[in-house]
Amino acid sequence: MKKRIVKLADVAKAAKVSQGTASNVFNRPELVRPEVRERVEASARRLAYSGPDPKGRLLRGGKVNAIGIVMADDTAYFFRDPFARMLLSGIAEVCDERGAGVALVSTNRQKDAAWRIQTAVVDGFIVHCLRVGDRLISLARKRHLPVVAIDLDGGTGMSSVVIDDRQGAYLAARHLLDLGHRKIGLLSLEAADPPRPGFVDAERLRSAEYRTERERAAGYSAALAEHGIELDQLTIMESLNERQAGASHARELLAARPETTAIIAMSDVLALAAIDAARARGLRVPQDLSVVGFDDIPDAATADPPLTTVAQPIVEKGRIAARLIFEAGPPRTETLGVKLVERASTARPR
Amino acid sequence: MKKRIVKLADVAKAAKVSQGTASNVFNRPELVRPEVRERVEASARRLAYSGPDPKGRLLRGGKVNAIGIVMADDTAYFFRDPFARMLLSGIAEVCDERGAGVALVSTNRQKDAAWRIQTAVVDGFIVHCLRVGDRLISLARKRHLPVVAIDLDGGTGMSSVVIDDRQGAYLAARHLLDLGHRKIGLLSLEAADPPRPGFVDAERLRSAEYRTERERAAGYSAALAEHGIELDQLTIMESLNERQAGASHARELLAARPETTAIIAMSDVLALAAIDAARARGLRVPQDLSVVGFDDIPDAATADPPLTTVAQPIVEKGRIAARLIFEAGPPRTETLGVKLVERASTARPR
DNA sequence: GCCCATCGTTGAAACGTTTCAAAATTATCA
DNA sequence: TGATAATTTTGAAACGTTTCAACGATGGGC
Repeated sequence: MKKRIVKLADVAKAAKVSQGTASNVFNRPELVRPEVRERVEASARRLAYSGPDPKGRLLRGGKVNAIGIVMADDTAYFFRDPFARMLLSGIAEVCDERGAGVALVSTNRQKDAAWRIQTAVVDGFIVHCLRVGDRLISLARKRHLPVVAIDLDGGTGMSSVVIDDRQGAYLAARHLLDLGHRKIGLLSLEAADPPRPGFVDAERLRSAEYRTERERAAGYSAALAEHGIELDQLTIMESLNERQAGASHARELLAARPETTAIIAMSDVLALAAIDAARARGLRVPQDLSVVGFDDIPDAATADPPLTTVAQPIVEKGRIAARLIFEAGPPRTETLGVKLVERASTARPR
Repeated sequence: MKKRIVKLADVAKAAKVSQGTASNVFNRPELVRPEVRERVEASARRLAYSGPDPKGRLLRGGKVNAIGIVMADDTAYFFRDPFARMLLSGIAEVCDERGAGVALVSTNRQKDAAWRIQTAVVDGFIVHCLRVGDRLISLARKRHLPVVAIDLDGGTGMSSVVIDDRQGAYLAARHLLDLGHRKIGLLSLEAADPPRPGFVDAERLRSAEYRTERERAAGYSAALAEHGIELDQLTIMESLNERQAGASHARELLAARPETTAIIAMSDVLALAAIDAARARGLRVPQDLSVVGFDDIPDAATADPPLTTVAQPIVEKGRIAARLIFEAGPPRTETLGVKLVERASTARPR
């Protein structure tokens, strides 16, 4: 019992019209005489025709009408991580406007990452990831589709949207220094592949594989320099960007350097984790420990205490990335500004 | 300057092999002699071939390797709503296991909803939505692809996953009644299309278009009956499932019925909104007003006060829906259990 | 040196649609 | 009524791949 699939040609034959006319019935009904149209529709119903199969249309027509979002994590990360969610909201907004769909392309498993990108049925890619970004981008570019990188310099000939990471880092560090902090811990995102969670030296940051970390290293250094301090004098801890992992690393940092009076976290998730860790050690924030974050996710404002952080326009970043895909003009890099939002997680050291 | 796209045939010709062999180089390299393979790869590089185009492969082969998630909202809702996010996490988890992609199909704009579903390039659909669920489901089923409905009875011949809404509603109502509440307000989700935000009568709920509301009406009635009360004696307010909208409706309810001592909300989002509204009126929760929610989203536990609510296994629901798509066995309906989680938003009336 | 098995390669046939120039039909006007 | 214009319909050519039966070459065993 092989089940034959009903195709447009069958419907056309049954209605005694050419395939071209049958096609028009479904796509430009106004072009075909009502009488004929009804005959074709009747045949379609009788044969239980599923409607023109997108697979066929696709091959002929070209546009899929969907863009793929590539991240170096499992698909659930798209919904779990607050930063990713805001980014995606921005992207989704613009896609809705343009009537385009969104496909989530996860590449957590190195082995089939390439396959996933090569076979994704999309008209373009937005790539956001620290880890292995270069690899994913070059994979995506091989498809000869528009590609936009977020927070990554994609290389020549492609668009990207980034924030002024250097300035953001500078602001965060200067804020703590101005308050009088000198014993500062740095809770860093992953700086290169493979990740090296745990204590790392300043050099790893300065020559980081990823733009974000490199730029921020420069920003921190600039602020520190104004006070005659070297980046190497900070205690630097690299961590996965998850609350649990961050908290455990922050605990380790505080245990190793109990004299620390302030922590600079490279993301709000890590900053909140640092607050968790402080609390676990019986430290009050900000009286005993100041914490400054990065991103300004929604939770930052409602956290206890509300987080002082470097705000970046995450949703807008998503919107711009999506527009860059659709506009398909000459490649360009958009750099978005950041600003320090002072809330209650920082204070003068005691 | 028309730019010709390099296709497999071009590569084959350049390497002086048949197209079949060229295809094998990319898909089953082990079948072709290393020497030939290299020649083909060299040609591909020289011509800047993008690799086999998924569009072509798709038409020939069949499987897209992605499933579509249909909701009756804008795409950003997938990332904004906590319930949707958990559901999606569950779905995403299973898709990752199976190496399948996820496509988001939003159908907020009625006019192109049909088009979106008809042209989505996917192997199956998971449909979750209250509004116009039937219409979307029938559209999806026309594609002759596997379709799984969530929280909807999809009709004969298709799978669906639901929770025991009746029991959940019963538990919520009985909890408040047992505490001694009699003046109860009901903050309801939309019961039919078109939505009718504002005060509605019990009949709208009992004969609701959507399964969820119908079932819950039965559950509330059962609990109330045990105390000799009719559903009609509650004040019922229908609202959009968003925090802002809910808060304003809850305020209206409390203003119209200041004697209210408890609110049953049909979702945690609405319950949190009710707490906002109570606070705005200077009422303390739970001393002056008890609030019970539904869903047990993560925020419920950390809210102030922590929310008493009916917990449903949202992530698991997503997982099961996804498995039903992939397993493609005979259609069946999975019903998941619920349980009451007592926290601090409910107490005896004063 | 011949026959067989094995391994690589070929060529052509799908896959299901849309598009577009040209042909056929119908309407319009003098 | 005939010529012309407008509207519908047709037929065939893409679109870019994978698959598979069949064919050729190579090497082993006798």
